[in-house]
Amino acid sequence: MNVLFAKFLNLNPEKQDRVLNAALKEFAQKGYQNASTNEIVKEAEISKGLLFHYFNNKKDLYLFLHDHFMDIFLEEIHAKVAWNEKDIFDRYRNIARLKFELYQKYPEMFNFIRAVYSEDSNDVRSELERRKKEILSEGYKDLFGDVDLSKFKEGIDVEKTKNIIFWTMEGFAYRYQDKVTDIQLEQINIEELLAELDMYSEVLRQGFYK
Amino acid sequence: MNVLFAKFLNLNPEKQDRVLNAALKEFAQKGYQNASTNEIVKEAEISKGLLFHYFNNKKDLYLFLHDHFMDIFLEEIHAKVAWNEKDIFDRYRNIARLKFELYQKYPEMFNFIRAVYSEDSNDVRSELERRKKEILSEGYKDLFGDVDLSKFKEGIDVEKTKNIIFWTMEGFAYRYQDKVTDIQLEQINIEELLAELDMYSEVLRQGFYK
DNA sequence: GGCCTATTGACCAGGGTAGTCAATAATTAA
DNA sequence: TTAATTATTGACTACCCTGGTCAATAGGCC
Repeated sequence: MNVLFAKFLNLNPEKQDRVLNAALKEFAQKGYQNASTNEIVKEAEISKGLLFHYFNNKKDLYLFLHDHFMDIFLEEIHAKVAWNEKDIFDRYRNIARLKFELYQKYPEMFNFIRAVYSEDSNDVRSELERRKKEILSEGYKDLFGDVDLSKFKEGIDVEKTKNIIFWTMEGFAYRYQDKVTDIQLEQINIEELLAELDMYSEVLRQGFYK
Repeated sequence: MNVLFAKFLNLNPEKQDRVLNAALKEFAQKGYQNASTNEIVKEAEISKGLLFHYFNNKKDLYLFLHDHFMDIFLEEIHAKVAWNEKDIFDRYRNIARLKFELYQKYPEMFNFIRAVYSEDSNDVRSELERRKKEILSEGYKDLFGDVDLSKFKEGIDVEKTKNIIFWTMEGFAYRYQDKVTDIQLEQINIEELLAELDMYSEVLRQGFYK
């Protein structure tokens, strides 16, 4: 158990998530410098003192969030992506399901991660630099490195086709982000979304597969 | 001539652009509330008083930026998009060139426009609401409404295919944003980018056209 | 009861805020 | 040339919000 943040990690999960989501949202929207701890405690419905009791200071809170959610993301990827499946669309389907599930629990998580990657505050940049390297090289690197290329049409530009598929998946996920949290019928909703994603995969398959 | 902002609009263009780019950047990055007029004047290298001499107050400056760049964007679209050209890829090519050119002159313009659409400050939201409606319904509406659908393969899901093309164009533009301003050989650079975009169009044509 | 931890929120010094205004510089008019 | 007008400066203000502290309280456990 991470002894540094043990006090926080021992909280009941509901309260933990309230704090995490509040902090995620504030940092994602405003970046490190402009994020306000006052806003975080208001949104999380805890007192000012308690936040600093858990996390010591703003910087430690920010870096904890970074590490915590990188861990969660990588763990999910390793656990739920079927690595024996070499079809690029099935691979993406796994990732999409995983992202939608995480998005339901932590709606600002991916916005936070994106914000981290363009964070330019001197207070945290060097510290982030150190941590990012390990993570990138470790887990996310070749999500698609071992994909079955023999399924593509002969003569096609495979790299560009992979980019087109990537942008389609990103575009789809981005456009339907809100739908995931809006409706409460969570599980059903995800399946519907994946069914629509499958239709996009089908269009792409017909265009680019043999 | 817009009499309200005549003092600003009569400035020499170089100084005007310095101010515009500084304001665009600050508002795009931080949103209306957290944007700092102090930062804007520092970046624009003008005095504090002068900014308020031109624009009266922060709110007026923000709304001026909105109107000004919406105007620029719509004018460019009407002037430089070849409306007689019904091929969707040629249509996108026109738009891409136009966006790259604008991006060179006002690097934060599209980030600003995107930020406007998710602005939630009460100080400006209602005012924005009024203005956005006109603009959307007027100009950008059917950029692709009259595109030649007969070129697509029989039996293909045209709506989804159009989305795939859209996401590819967006994804490409986003990935190569930085390249446009980095290098100084502007004109050549744009042509190179468009040539690469053409290669993506070619992949998509081969996949989705008859 | 006593002990320990969880939790509160008033409080602080410091810094940033939008906006002002008297003073100066530059330009134009006569 | 001078006078009038306009462009430009930046020190200044009153106010608000900041990250962080700490003495006080509440609650749970022995």
